[in-house]
Amino acid sequence: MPDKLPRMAESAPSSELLTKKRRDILNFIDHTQRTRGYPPSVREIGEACQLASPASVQFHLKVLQQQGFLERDPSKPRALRVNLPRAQELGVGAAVMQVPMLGDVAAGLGTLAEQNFSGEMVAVPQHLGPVGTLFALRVKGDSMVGDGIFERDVVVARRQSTADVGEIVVAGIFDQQEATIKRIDFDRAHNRVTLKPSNPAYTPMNFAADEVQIYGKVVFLQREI
Amino acid sequence: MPDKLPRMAESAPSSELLTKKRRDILNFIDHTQRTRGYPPSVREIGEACQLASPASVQFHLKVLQQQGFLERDPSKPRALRVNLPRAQELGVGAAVMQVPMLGDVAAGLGTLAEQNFSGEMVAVPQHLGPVGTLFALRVKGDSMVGDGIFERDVVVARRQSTADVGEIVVAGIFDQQEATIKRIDFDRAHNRVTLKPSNPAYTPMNFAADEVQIYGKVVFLQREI
DNA sequence: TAATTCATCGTACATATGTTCGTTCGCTTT
DNA sequence: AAAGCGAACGAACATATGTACGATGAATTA
Repeated sequence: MPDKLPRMAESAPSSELLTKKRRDILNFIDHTQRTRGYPPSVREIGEACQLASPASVQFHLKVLQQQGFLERDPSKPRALRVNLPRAQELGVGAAVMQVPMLGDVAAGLGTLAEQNFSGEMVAVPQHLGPVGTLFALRVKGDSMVGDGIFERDVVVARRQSTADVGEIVVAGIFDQQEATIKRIDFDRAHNRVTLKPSNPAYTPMNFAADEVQIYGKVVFLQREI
Repeated sequence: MPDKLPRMAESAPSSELLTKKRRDILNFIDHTQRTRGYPPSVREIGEACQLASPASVQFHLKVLQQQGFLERDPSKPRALRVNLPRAQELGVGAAVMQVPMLGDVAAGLGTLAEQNFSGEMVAVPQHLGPVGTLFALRVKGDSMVGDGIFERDVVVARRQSTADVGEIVVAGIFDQQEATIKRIDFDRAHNRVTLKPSNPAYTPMNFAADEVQIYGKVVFLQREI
């Protein structure tokens, strides 16, 4: 004989759009979905939110659905989806791929080969190039602030060993154990290469062509603010 | 009489840990989970991955589970969870979520509400915040170059109506039909707000506090170069 | 006081779903 | 050729789940 608990119809009038109980339910669905990977069943919601009958949960779910907080497919169990936003249902767009984070640039990263791969991956739009030709680096220093490339930014480069004048490249300098990001300029007549910072506080560096190894061209940047 | 298709046991030996079929299944589960909000049923997997019998799917799920790519609760329908860390080692799945691109900032975007949603989505790291609280904007103008925010950059903001001094925010100005990205400063004594460009060519703008509406705080930026 | 609404209960029912079983068909190994 | 194995099939079954129905009590309104 299940003891009928008093209904305690929210002594706090809760004149809001969302009653406490319904807020609880929404939160529980969202939390479950997030932590466990799949949404709760009606009965699980009941248990978590102190509702002994599936019908009670059903009642609230229906309201939440009409209010647009929830979407569901009646024919499928656990087919719940919280609609806190209202935008992202059309999961279309922006195909993404993962590129390896090879480490810091302008810190000793040797040959910039896969050896430096830490396991960290960075998600970037697929149209940047074929997977496998791209890699990510974390920026150290402020030599490129003029191009909006700041310390700690993540840049993504496409692997290539040549570049055009004026492009931003990841380059290694002969027998230095590090690579840098700079704008590149050529003096083909004299077979020399200039790597130009975009921060006026730094001076361009000039090298013999065979002293500079181009690793790739910077094609993408992202920053957490 | 259902035509038994030839089993075509992967003419490519697929000496890998993950056969093509099982990779498909993992990807489908992950994708469904991501776009639809809840995992597929065994039969839905079968339909999507060309397996006519639920038993066939069951067979693969069991293997995936033993390999550690998948976790499930046998007693519950749709209780599937992809083990992302494990799966991502093999390039399946992504720690990425999609946020809606609401349009240009510093071009007429009215209330910055979902009305402006074009359907375009931007992929960003999941740890930026709960899905639904984030939105993306494309930058117009050069008023924030000092902070490395350039024309055509995509910024991602977290929806919030308050901010701390010095933070970069998306703000709307009273009765102007547009929003801007600026650093914010308060003069609480006089109840005024200053929106500061980071380009020295522009001058800060000062408003009464109730003339400025904060839409969100900029938390992420990406740029194609 | 009567009527209405909100929130809850328990029960019953249809079904979507997961699982098990036995079988078959290629391929590889013995 | 026989045996073993991976991968698929269909059918049958147990049940977890969603839903509908009717009833009840508290609070609010008429």
